[in-house]
Amino acid sequence: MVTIADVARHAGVSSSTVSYVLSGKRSISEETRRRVQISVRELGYHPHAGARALAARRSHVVALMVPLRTDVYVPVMMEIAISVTMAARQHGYDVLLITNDEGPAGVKRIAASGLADGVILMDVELDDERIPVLRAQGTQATLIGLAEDGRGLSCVDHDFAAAGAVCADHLADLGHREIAFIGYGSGVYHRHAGYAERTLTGFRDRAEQRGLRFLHRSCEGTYESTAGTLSRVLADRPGTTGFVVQNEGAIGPLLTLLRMSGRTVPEDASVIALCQDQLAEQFAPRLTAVTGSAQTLGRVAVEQVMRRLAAAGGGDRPADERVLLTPALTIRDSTGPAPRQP
Amino acid sequence: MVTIADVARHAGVSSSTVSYVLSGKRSISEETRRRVQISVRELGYHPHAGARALAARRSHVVALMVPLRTDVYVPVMMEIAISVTMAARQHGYDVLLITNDEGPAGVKRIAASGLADGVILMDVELDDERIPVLRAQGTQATLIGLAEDGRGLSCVDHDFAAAGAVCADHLADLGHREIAFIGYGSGVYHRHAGYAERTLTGFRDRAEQRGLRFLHRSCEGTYESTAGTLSRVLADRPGTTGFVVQNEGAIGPLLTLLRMSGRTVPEDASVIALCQDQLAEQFAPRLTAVTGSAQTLGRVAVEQVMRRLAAAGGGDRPADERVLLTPALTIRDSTGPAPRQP
DNA sequence: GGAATCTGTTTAAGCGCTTCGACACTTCGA
DNA sequence: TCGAAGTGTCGAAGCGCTTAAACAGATTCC
Repeated sequence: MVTIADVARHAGVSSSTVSYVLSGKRSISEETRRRVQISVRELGYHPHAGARALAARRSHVVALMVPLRTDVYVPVMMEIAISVTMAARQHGYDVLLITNDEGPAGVKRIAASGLADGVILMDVELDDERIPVLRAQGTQATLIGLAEDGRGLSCVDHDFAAAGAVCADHLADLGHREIAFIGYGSGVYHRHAGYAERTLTGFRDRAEQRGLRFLHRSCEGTYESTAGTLSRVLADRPGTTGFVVQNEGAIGPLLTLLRMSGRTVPEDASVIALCQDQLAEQFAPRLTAVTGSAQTLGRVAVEQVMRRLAAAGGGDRPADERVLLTPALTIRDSTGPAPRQP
Repeated sequence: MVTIADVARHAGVSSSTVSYVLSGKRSISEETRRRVQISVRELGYHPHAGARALAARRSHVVALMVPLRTDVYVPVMMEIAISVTMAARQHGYDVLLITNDEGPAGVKRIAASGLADGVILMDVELDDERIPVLRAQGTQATLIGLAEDGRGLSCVDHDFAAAGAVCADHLADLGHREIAFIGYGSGVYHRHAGYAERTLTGFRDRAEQRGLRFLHRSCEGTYESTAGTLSRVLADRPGTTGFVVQNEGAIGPLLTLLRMSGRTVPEDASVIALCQDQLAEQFAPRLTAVTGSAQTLGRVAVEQVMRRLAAAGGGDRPADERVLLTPALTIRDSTGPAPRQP
């Protein structure tokens, strides 16, 4: 193993000088800096992470706590995890993966052991048990999602309410008057998952404002479930011409079922999805969709933690940021003007 | 912060005694052990990870290098990542997430800095640049996938060849004689992704053995691409009655297109998918599928690294394991006897 | 009965790094 | 010309832990 002492010897300086060259915390002459940098490169030196964490009381690691659930669209979680990792690297940080099943004890373990300097929490519940632990430990944290009491934390999320509202607006603008909102399975609503409730609320408020009649139906995302949901919708409200789909699993079945029921998209029925663009592009017709960027979400979360860490390191009280990312509407081929009344 | 010295003082012993109680590396009287354990609990002590790594030359972290690509089915990656994390925890290890874009330099960084004791590599290419780095650093590693030269490493993967063969067998058993294999996009084959090639080879060999006529077509997984692929297949081989689908994105479109072409599944055409059970259950009809367990894959990878680490720690040369997990065929409603010749 | 052995505990030496304070030297202002 | 201020480097302490070696006391054996 190559140590800082090896580099110092090779460059003919003391090890503290090497440390200062690497950290930039003291001015170093151009010539010394260069010599040290050459030695670092030639010897392939990487500082020992543990030693650094011990001496500097900073591990340069952030923990990312991911949910085990699979009722949320999993690729999005992965995309967030990857963008968090890449963004963290840009700040010289690495990412430790923790699963949600460790719960508050896991958060405590990571914070108390100094394994991570900061924590990013996904799948946050409104009244999450991990938050008090974080506060007690004085660990810098960012939530992806919103919590009831966000004091001492930053958070970032998609503006799901705005996403719901955009769906209502788009369909209203096209002249649709009766809309069905195909949501997630009922379990998701029962545990008060923020994203599901906020989307629905945003949609509902705007729909009422725009004078739309609408129906919300939960749906598990299988073919059978979607078939059941659709037939109930059409029985209850035969005049329905607009569909908002939040459950990704229901999209394919819904398109198939509409076709089978003799409805052409978008001539007879318009479908707008709340999903990633990549997915929206896969269907025929390509779907009009409202999308938030998972990448941005991850990046912003990292930046928030980094700002908190910088403030705390500089002796300041970190600011509690609260960011909602505005989703984008991409109009494709699955929405069109409402059909004339038959 | 609570240190080992605090615990020692609280329990009225020396700090080395605390250390030995925690590690179990020396015999300790029952009474002392209990006192120490109580103190640990009361003070909420967690050893400082950096200090431990520094002194013991073990970080108790494994790095997991994940691909950025999204042409592979992403939920599977996430499932592997989660099962790796949970399995590692059972061994007292944490998981550091590294993205593939860091390449060989990333592996070197992690190994040289002592951030991780072992590495698990996903999305391994046959002749992967990271492998020599791993060997040079003497880092214990496991591949998820197979490499050309696996000396000094363990590896684990699904037995894709067997999966391909099972598909051929199942369709042959049902009396199908003309089969189409709908693969991944051509990019996947061009970069010689092991899973794609091995599945195809396994299928091809068994198909020839069983006297099947077959066609392999690559497919991007969008509706358009699937439509193009299917129409070419039906033009070239109108007698095709069996379909093997590897690209998850193509499944939905394929089912829709078959229905639109007047073919009923499974009466007129049988479809067998290479995908997760969860996905297979979502379609109508529910799909016969050949599935490997992503969870097992992650767990085995962790166990392999742990065995290597234990051997290396005990001064032995770790054994290079090479495990292929046998996939399972689940027969559902999308395959049936070949139709009588028209 | 005293040496040899075993058991349970402590002492102390690091592990590789950061960082404070000291130091040597240069530059500047009065 | 001298003291003050600034610049670049070094020495050494110490971060919290592990572990080899030493040690004290109880047991065993010849």
